Amino acid sequence: MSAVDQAFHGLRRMIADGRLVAGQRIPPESDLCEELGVSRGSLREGVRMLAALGVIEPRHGSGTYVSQLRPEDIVGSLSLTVDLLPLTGLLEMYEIRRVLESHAAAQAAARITPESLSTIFAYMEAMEATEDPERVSALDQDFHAEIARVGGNPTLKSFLGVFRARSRAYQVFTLPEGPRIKRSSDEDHRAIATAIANRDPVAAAAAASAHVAHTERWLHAFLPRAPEPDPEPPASPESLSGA
Amino acid sequence: MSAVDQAFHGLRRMIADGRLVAGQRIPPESDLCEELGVSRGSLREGVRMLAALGVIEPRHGSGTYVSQLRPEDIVGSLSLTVDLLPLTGLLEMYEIRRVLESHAAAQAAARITPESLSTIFAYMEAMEATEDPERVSALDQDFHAEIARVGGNPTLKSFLGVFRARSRAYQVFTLPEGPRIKRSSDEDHRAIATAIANRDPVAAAAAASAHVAHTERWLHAFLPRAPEPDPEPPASPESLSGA
DNA sequence: CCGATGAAGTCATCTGATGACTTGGGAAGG
DNA sequence: CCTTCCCAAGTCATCAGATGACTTCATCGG
Repeated sequence: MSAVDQAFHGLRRMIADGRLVAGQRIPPESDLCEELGVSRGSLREGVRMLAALGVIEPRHGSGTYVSQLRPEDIVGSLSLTVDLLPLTGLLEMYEIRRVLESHAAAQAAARITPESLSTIFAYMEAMEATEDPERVSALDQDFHAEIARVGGNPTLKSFLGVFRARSRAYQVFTLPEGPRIKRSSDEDHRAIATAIANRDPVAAAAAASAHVAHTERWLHAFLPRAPEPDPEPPASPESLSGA
Repeated sequence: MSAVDQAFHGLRRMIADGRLVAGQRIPPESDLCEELGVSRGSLREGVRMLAALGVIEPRHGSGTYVSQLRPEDIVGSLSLTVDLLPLTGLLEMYEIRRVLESHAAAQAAARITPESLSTIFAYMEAMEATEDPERVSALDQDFHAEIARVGGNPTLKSFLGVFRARSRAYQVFTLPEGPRIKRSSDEDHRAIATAIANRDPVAAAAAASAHVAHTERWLHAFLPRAPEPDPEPPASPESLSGA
């Protein structure tokens, strides 16, 4: 076992065993070096690894603290890596996104409040009223984030946010078919919002699933040379019957 | 921006921009230090951060290489952190697990081959025939992994594997109600396997969803003091109709 | 042709020193 | 007594230098 691994797993063990709890300041570097039997350099590399994973947070001048270990934060650390996936890899994750976005929409339909509903409609109508790609992107983010929030699972909201952040980078609205895509996207959003307003989880799930499938198809335009393959039909078995 | 951040984001940028591609060896430490304007120590900390996230892989004596950037590997890096979540946080993720396990089972039902089917039944029957917690855990892992494999999405398989690895740590079969839980689990597995054998995605999804919900309930026994709250009905809207 | 050897390249680790930042207590003033 | 300011201790951040360990590959001898 390398020195860095010793430091990494040693610290990880301390947290797993409950010796260090969420929010607590961990012992200073010099103490940990002695206990774990590694030099400061190796210890710091191990600390950085845990920090990259969102488990601990060094604060200059103050100390290093165990994070709150909230699942939404842990999932959020994926945003640093999802951006690096090749597009083909990203599209492989879209099957997962489709299922989860669908679920979140269904949950939102079941739990929607009047306040959230008007917020959602406001975002949607603002989106319909503009063509500025930048603004559309921002509103799209707000629209879906609010739906995910209403869905009630912060971890799921965070997870879906990671996907959208990556997808936004592609700026599909600047494609030649941009305007057509924009109209189609607007229709999808209205279908989702309407289903939620009707408190119809099944319709909401179906609309969200279709929306993601559309996005997936548009992103194929950015693939090097792949004229819309269709290995994964947008309407999968359980989506057909269940969403 | 700190020196470590400079190193981390500098390297990340090189990969995002395509200057470093999957599988490629990155320049030696000394070159990168000069280019990024940081010392070796800081550079190495940045490298370790990317390594923890599964983006690059240092090899002693040979060099540091960009990983294959497969989404299943990236998702797999979550296994290092999911183990550290408090049980309450883990249970929050179970809503996600339930939806995805359900989806994987449905996909498996649609795509099952005779060979995989007999493998799945073999695992199931072996599980039914033993009471050894260790062996049951291993077979449970194999059973679900094979279903996820047949589902056809490696990323989803990896993601579900992360959850199961954590859940196994709890050894529910050693509880006082262990034998009862074991029988219930056996029944769940048979329901899933039968639905897949019948090529019935809807039934498979429903059975898988129920199975995860059961696991969720059993894990509540390990909570400090929470007598089975039920904020999230096992049969959520779209699960009822859609799965 | 093949295996052993050695040198070069690269990462791994340790040590020591200095700088930057945060924190908390104490002194000064109100 | 309370508030404000300041400083000293504690802690992380960074750099520089040196040595060790491991891999790789070309070279040499059989």
